[in-house]
Amino acid sequence: MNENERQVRQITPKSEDFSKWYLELVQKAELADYTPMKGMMVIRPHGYAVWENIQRGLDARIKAAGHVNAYFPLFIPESFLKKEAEHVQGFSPEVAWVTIGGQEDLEERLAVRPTSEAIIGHMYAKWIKSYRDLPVLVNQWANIVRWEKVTRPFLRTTEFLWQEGHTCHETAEEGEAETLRILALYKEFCETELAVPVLSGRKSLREKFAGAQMTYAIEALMSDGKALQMGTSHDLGQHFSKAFDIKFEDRNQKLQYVWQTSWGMTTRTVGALIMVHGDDSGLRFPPNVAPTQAVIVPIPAGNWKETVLPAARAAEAALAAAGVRVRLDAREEFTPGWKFSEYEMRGVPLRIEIGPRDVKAGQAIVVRRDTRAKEAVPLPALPARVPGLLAEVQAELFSQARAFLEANIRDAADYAGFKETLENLRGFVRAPWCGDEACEDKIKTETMATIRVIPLDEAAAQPAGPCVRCGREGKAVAYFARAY
RNA sequence: CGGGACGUGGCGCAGCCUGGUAGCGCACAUGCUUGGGGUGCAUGGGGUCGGCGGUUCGAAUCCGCCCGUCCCGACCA
Repeated sequence: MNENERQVRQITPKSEDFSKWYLELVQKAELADYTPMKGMMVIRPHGYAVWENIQRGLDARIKAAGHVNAYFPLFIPESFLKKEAEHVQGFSPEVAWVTIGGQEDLEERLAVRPTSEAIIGHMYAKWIKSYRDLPVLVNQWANIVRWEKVTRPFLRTTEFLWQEGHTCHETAEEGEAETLRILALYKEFCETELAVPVLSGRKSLREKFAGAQMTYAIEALMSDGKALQMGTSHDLGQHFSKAFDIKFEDRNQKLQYVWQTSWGMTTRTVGALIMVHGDDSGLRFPPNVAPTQAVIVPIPAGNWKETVLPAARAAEAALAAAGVRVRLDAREEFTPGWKFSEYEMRGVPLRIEIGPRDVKAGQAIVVRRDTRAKEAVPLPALPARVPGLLAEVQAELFSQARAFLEANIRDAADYAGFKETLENLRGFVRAPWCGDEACEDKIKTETMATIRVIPLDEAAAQPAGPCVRCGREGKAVAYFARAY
């Protein structure tokens, strides 16, 4: 195969150039495309279908946990954004502003929301009067704009889609419990639906959300060894309620500020799916969020339109009735071999081949995308067998990703080993930390690694020795990694 | 935002150094053929060379500015 053929027919191998592989895959699998505006991408139908499936699974969980959806404005008056000092300081470098409406200059410029705490805080102050109004458990699905300097499809774009939850509670304890409940929800969602295992814990103060009292996060490991934040949950304490004057009369008839949380997951998770599960042949979508779960490829030979095609149509109908997202590709302009490669690249979990030989034998050949294992399944048994196979693929992808994560969590014996591991092996390095931000900064400068999470579990967070950087007393165990 | 590279039909590239108005492979269209791992053959359509300006009789080619993309950093979901 010459260079030209290679470039047309397949993507750059993952092991050869991970970054190039990722970017090519995003385009060739038609997940997203660039636009004339810097850093702004189109999420194409195939990519958006994944996001819709993510939304469906996440939205169901958020609602099951008692939340309701609402929608707040795209614009936020500058004065609102400025009310919480740390918040505005953290976000101002990346806010886009509207200064003109129609022909007229605005008296006050409007921020295109980089996050919605400010506008939502303002409205909550209006709505909340009594402890009887609490808790407020609201979520919104929205688009966000952050004027990033460096962008990459799905992982960092100027505009992105997310859900942001904003809750208010009577007590600090309730607020903290909500923050942790969402953190656990995110972890369960990622692992169950995305088949992406995550580490969860709290962030260091350096890494926390601008305006939060404490930030918690889940972190996944991409197959190039870099970490990616999959979701965050913030305990806002009373920072915003004091800034926006969100007060309620408590059970003792005293005025108090509410305790708040906010939390979000974004379209970045689509990027994680690509980077965690993809291989040299392309995407490998977990069945639970795959736009198409099974594709039927008829083998056109002889009088296939009278034999194979009806069998394929019947299989399609039976699988659809069984709740499988199935597609029959009976196009004649592409050969079976071409379709095999195409659907592998696009990440379809199962391929179902039906040819003249199969029709005679009353069966179909089912091929798994994850293992490429082939299995002959009697045609009438497809609706029963395919869901089971999809579940197996889902489980296998998670199992592979978890094995990779576990194999790439290492303990550092000393600082030399710490640097060595981050430089050559990547992954997470678990090490005792003194808790000093100066130490954290030095580590970042020297190794490009940041603290991704500090485990919440008491035992897991117990440092085994002195700080890996300064040798002073270890106050916590932290997971360090280079991150996206 | 710093350091580096790149921008030529949809994709991947050649041409640029040594100016003379574009070429290859794939994709696309039509026909036949083939079909269980990107079938084979034939015919055909499509670009004015990222944008703007300059030098020149003449610019894809030389010069300047701008825009965009990628890589390595700083910042961030």
